[in-house]
Amino acid sequence: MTRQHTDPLSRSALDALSSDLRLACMRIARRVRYESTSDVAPHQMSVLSRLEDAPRTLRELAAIENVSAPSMSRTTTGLVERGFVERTNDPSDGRQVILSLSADGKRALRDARRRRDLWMHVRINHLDADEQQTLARAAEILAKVAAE
Amino acid sequence: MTRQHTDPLSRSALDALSSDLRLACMRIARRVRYESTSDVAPHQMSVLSRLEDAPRTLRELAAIENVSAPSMSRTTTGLVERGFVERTNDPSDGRQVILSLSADGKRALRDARRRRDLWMHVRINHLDADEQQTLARAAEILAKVAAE
DNA sequence: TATTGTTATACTCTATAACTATA
DNA sequence: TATAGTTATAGAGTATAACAATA
Repeated sequence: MTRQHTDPLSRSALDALSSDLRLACMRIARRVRYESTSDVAPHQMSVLSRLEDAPRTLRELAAIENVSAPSMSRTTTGLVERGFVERTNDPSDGRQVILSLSADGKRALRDARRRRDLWMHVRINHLDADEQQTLARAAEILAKVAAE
Repeated sequence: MTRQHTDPLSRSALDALSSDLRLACMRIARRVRYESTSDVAPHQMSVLSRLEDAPRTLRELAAIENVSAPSMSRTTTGLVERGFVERTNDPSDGRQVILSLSADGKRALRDARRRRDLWMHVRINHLDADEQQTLARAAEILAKVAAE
């Protein structure tokens, strides 16, 4: 790919881009959430994905998710009852509880992601090759922006 | 700008792009929502932006927002009490109520958007010109995707 | 005494069912 | 009788305060 000189965006173009891009991302997020409904609620899904990285104690989960300990207690109780999360006692500290993802939990997580990705896949499939290439480059930049 | 031939994305590249782009949009949406907090709750903001286009009856708003009439009644009552929305009787049908955006409502909407756009603006400002140009093209495509 | 997690209680947003007023 | 909107009541999810068990 030949690299060409690109002029920086004007102040007003930057304003418009911020607004347009922000709106598009929020609309897409809303539609993905709305149209790929799951029997696992969003806050439950979020906990499952946190447990995917590593088992956690309740306090850790509450802190990561910016939620109170009682709320997280309720959320994880529900997930344990549904078999998506396993609760084991910490052998080294009797106060703590280790929460981890069960096989069913991993499956639920994978299925939910598949449904969400499908929504986007269908729409990207309808774009032409140029547009797809632009989005491929944009996806990297947006990932950087989101992680910042 | 010279237009070049671009190859279509492979099946696996499309899969990865769907997933990456979906995730990036959802993360950005979450961070914008989380970091540009407002005293107007999200469901209230949403109603304000609906009323920006045109005044609406309660049933219309409920249908547009996919919410029950009693829920919308509560939401709009709150907005009327805060002076963001005006409630007038429909002269031609005594059962109906016309809800419209007040000057304060318009201001609240504008301020909230400004805060949200600012989040994105700061981040886009840090990108180089090439990346900005790519996002400018991507924004159009994403808007199309979101509207589809 | 400090910390982990749960229970008690309350507030918000959601819903459905019952009600009032108007067509 | 049907429709627009409100009120009554209940179900999630959130929070803070009070509690039990453990360190």
